[in-house]
Amino acid sequence: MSEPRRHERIADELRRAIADGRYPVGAALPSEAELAAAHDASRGTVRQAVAALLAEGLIGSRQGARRVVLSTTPSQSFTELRSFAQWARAGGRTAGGRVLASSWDVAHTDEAGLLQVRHKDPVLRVLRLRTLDSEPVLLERTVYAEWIGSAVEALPEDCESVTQRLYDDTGLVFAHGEHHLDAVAAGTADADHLRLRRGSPLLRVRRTTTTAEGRPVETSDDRYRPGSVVFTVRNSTQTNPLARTHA
Amino acid sequence: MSEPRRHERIADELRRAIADGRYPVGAALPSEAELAAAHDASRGTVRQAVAALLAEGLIGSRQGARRVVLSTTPSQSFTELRSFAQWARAGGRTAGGRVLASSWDVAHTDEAGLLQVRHKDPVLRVLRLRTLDSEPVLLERTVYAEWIGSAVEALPEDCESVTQRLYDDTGLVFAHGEHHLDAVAAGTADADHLRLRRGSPLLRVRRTTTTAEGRPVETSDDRYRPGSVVFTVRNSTQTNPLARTHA
DNA sequence: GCCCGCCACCTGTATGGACAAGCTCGATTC
DNA sequence: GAATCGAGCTTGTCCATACAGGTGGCGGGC
Repeated sequence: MSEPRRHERIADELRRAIADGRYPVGAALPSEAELAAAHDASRGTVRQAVAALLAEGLIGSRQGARRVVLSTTPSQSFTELRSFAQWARAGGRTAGGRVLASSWDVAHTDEAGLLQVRHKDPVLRVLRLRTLDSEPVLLERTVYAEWIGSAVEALPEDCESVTQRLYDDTGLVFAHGEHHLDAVAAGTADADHLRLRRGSPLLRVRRTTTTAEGRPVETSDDRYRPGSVVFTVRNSTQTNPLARTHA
Repeated sequence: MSEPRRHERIADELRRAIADGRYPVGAALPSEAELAAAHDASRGTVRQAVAALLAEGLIGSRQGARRVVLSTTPSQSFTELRSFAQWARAGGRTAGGRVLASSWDVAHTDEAGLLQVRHKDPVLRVLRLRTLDSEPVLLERTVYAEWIGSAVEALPEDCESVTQRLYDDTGLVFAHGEHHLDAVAAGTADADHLRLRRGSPLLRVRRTTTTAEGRPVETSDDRYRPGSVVFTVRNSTQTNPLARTHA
């Protein structure tokens, strides 16, 4: 089961070596020439491989100096991030979920902009509670665009992985996402479903997900019960995916 | 004042075109061949340019299809993210800051790990309040490693940009960062300095910053007053800088 | 009118070569 | 002993080329 793509093979090999501790934090990686010789590849292919680790924030790179290991904790794939169920499974936990409410409505002004539809176009609103090992940790208020809404509505109420089911049923893949993170106080509904007091701090993640072609699929307001989940971002002068914006 | 590096010139040109609305969300970018001809560059150089926009999450790319614009809002440089003062200035606001407390202490177990020093090695603890247009928005509890601590201690109490001063004084550059985001309730001190009630929700960002060589400089617990600041991350199946982890 | 297959176009992967720019470290010098 | 210089190594940039693999649209066949 060898990888077909050479640069991915090299990248995987390096990722494994870093995770295994063969290159601890602060250690220097082999030079491009050495890696090229070891894998019988050209320098360009090796550069493509290390560029992937660079984007993940695992290593740092400066002209003239060997690449340095910055972190040994692996990062997640987008799929794992997008799918609550897949993420839970990867961590050895069991995810649950239940639809609390679901109804068609018209798009609000801001939602219309996020979903790239006209104001007052029909949208499907779904309120979903997610559990981790039977404990409620996340309340999702998701708004789906009309063209995918009917497929979402057809899903069973206790569907574990919406992502997976939508892919199986319609071939839809979530390819891109934009996430806005801040903190809010729990409202009455939040407190009720997440089993905490009104006014308790919640981590709010407002996100919009689109297909590979850039077509918006859903926009969601996710509220995480504190203490159960932490979001992590690695960045550097070379690649910076994180931005701080005025509210 | 033309850019020396070709691929950066091309990337900047595309970024501007996207920001200006010449390529709205959903629009297709010119093909690599067209861009190469327009800029009199090779295809490899063009690919290097679009790879940058891909990492920023501005565009999406699939084999066989033209690249598509996903977002038109520009992302920030790492420097702007790291420096509260520079970020505020870029947004047309004025940043203030005041050191509330500063003292040498011994490293706690977890801090020793983050700063890559021995347990009970000396560290400098600084409590700093940051303001935006004279309003308190952020309380920083920063721990500096011994080797940089003395330089930090020498800074004036109301130093606007610590990042800038440290660079001017010692040539130190913050090159990499790891950020963990979650929500917590305001403690007594938090509530006092940020002028809100105890128990109010705060966005907590625990971060560790290192030099270009990977040497940890500081680790910090930053608490943002809600409503003033939002963190944004863009990601995709191609590049995913964001990770969700168990607390 | 609808479906399907073909084909031009476009991006992904990989190679090989050349030069520029920056870092490290040892040797030389003061 | 400390500062300086330089050679060699390493990464950054750029080019030209070749082929594989996926997309999308056009046109022919049913």
